[in-house]
Amino acid sequence: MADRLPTISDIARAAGVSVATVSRALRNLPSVAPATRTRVEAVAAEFEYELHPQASRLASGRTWTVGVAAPLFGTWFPSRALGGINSVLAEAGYDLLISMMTTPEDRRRFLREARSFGRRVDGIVLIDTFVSAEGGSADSFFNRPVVAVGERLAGAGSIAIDNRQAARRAVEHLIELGHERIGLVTGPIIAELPTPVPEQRRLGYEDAHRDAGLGSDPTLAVEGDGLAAGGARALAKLIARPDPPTAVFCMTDEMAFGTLEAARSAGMSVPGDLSVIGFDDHDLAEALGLTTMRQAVGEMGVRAAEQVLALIDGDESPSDITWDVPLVVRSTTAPPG
Amino acid sequence: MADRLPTISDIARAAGVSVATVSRALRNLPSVAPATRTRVEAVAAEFEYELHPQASRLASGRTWTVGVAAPLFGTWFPSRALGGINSVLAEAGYDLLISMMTTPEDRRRFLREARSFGRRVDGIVLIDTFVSAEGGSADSFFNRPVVAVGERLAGAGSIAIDNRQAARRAVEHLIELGHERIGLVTGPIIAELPTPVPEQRRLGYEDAHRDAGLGSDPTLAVEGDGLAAGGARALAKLIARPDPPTAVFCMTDEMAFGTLEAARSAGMSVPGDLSVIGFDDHDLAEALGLTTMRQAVGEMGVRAAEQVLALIDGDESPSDITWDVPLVVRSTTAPPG
DNA sequence: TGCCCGGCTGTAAACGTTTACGGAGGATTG
DNA sequence: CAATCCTCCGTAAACGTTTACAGCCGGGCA
Repeated sequence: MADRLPTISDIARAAGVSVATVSRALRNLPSVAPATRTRVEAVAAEFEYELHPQASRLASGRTWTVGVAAPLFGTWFPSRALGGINSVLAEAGYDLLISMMTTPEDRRRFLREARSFGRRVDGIVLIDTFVSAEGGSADSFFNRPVVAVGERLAGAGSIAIDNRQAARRAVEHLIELGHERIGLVTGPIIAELPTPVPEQRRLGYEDAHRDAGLGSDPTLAVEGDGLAAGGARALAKLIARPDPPTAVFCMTDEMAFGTLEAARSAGMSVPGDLSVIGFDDHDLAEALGLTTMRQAVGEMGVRAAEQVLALIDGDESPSDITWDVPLVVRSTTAPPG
Repeated sequence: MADRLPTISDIARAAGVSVATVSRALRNLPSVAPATRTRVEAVAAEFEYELHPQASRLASGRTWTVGVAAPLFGTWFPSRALGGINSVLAEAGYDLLISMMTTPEDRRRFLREARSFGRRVDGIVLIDTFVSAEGGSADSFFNRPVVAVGERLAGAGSIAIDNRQAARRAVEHLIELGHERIGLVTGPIIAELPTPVPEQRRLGYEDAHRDAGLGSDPTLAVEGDGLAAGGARALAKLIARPDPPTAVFCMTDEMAFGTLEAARSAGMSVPGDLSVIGFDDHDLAEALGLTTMRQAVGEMGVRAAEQVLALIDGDESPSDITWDVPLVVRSTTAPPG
């Protein structure tokens, strides 16, 4: 006997019906008699029959797969988003195909092969991919429904935050506490990938100053590299000034972690000598007591996955969603000493 | 005109050859005349022809896909491993299908549907999945080549570290510095999933004490939850003792981060009043100056992917690899004050 | 009784590749 | 020159589903 896996015709033969009926019965289509359905199901169970995915996909044209593209899956943001996406897809019985872009070269390759990627999935979620800069609509790239998280994209749904507004709120918090000299630690949200995000957050920083009638000193803005080490270096520069700031807004939590560490090893107390606020609500922010702006990344992922499934089923059209970014006050901010 | 995508027969017709020849030419098989090959390639390029993946997979029986299963992709370890795996697979032209287990229920579902998962991939990488406890060999579960990272698994290749030996080395470092009362912060390496890892690391802790002729006081071992918050709580308990330890070994870096924070907010200086050593070399460990044991997760992922590809091609048999875990001394450990 | 309709099922043609097999024709060998 | 071999290519049968279409059968209705 062959230890070949059972096919649909094996089931059909054993159940005494045609393959068409087996196919219909097992997919719970109407127009199959209850008695027939139970018999087919019994035989299928006995044979431990399972659909051959590739055959089914070829015949039906559906892949039951959603593709997710993101830069640097090793980092916090995309990993968390992926978690949210996964939970929705698993529930809906979809497979999850990922394409990861770690280098600019990876990113070019992905865009070059976008159409090919589209052919193996029913829908696509793009995380912080910033393809809008490439011009053209999402459809023309992938030929599939697309939902972008982190940017607006023509022809696609999107889930994003208002970076400018959220940054303004962060700085307002410091101003409300009484700070007047506020450092800004800038940096890419994704290492080595230029995005419009830092500029938006910088504008929010300036908005808050202007609204409060404070002048903003451009030399208080220092470049970090987006990571903790950069945050530490940036703080070193700021406190070397004759007139160091009493508070610092870091564009990412990771940089804030470095800033905190650097402040402490320089003998400063936080928030006594220096207030620090971050942006993201990274996994470690709570344990380290970091005041920050919360990006509910997991939930954004969930919503993105739900939308892409709706787009696939064709019962929704692409929508742009702006996610709220609440201020989370912890123990790294206080009035100036 | 149909805006149907071109199929192989369109190419065949336009190039004046049979579909078989097109198929052979485009896959660079031998036994096609150079002139024919270039003509076919030219026509394919002109038509922007691309293989229909599902059709190809059905006919060939190869999916050109590797499946990766891991708990909690949002966390550091599996994300980094995935990065390494992805780089190898992208290079080799394989798709990456992921299955994520966030809850014990997810894990049961995955194991129940293991065979079905196996059918849609050519090979599988398991990250910290600990299926060995289920009994049975990897083959019998998935019916596909498997490489496990983080555990040994019958019938599969594996990439793992010697947790006991590495933990012993960590504690030896503290003992060499002169510490005699060393706290142990325990906890699962994956939240809520019981694994043999913590026990191994505990044994290493005890080994180091025994080798040094030190008695180990079991009350110096305090339960954390595997995360930063647990590390903070554990430290609070340790320093509340009449005879607090002068150094602490945390089973994970995340717990160590919490421990560091708790020590500082309790007014202790690190490493002046307390030495702390972690385990993992988490992304943030360097910036925070944490002394730790380095798990080169990305490289382990790379090796796992390489091995699974070799197993798929059948030109290697499963091997068990033990990865080295070097001590990385930074600034949280020093001789007792 | 004759007709129609609806529920159920089977037949067979897709879906777009890969590949076993065989054959034509030119080159090589004895 | 005949026999053999090799290179290249086409034919056609898979691969295992889904689905359009047609048909059968029994019941309701005029």
